[in-house]
Amino acid sequence: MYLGMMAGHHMGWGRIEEEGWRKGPWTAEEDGLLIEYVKLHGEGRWNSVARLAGLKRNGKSCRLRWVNYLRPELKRGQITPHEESIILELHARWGNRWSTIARSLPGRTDNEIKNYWRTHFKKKAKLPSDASDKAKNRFLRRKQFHNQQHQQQQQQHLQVNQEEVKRIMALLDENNDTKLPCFWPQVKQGMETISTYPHHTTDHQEQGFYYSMLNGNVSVPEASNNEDNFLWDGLWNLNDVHGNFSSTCATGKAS
DNA sequence: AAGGGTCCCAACCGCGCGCGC
DNA sequence: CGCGCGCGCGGTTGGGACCCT
Repeated sequence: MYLGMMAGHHMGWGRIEEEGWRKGPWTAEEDGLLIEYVKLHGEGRWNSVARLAGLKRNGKSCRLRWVNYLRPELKRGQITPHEESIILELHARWGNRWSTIARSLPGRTDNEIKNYWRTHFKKKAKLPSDASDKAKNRFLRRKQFHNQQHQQQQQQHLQVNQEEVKRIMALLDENNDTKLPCFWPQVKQGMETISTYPHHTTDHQEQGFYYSMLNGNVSVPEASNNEDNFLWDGLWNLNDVHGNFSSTCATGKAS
């Protein structure tokens, strides 16, 4: 589906470099060859691709194409508000460590996150207020349609999760041996609140936090000391208590 | 309507790290 | 030790799409 879409998109300026490597946009045929190669040989050994798959691309180009575009687990479509809040929080914590941030967003690539942040936040911070408002409005308009869809998804998600959240809280309350972070009461209260009024949170960050909790992507505060890290590690590993709770947290690459 | 500005994103580049020889 | 190789990362570029004046 997307193969054809992209193939036609930039066609025409693919070129051969002095070493004989092709550069520029990938064709559907090249994508097909690369997919076939990974099916047969798995990821890695990218410099063998040219020889084994008959591609006139260097290893670097192949790896990039696979990682950023062809991997089947990649998510398509706009960054959701939930993902956006995670990006902001993790960027505040880690800076431009895009691959690290990407590990907390399954299906998103470092390149995607980097591009997103650059376009939406880097410049925005410097803009004068009216221009900033314009940009914001434009952005919001663009996202409106997507947000509606996302909200529908969340509604479904939350309905499913409400029961699960209650079960988890009961489980955690029962289990006195479990190390809970010091702010667990507030977290619990937040979860109870969203269980009852899932769509009435107005504060963006708070909403992001609760979405994170429900999806298992816990937002991470600025780490000021080791104790903080320890506490967050405790919360991060809630999936030890309940397997489904953190199903989207930390991809295989991260571990 | 036009053209200049901005957004968006795929792809490239340079650098550094780890590893094996 | 040092060299080459493979790989991953962050920064940058280029060009089409879209928006604004």
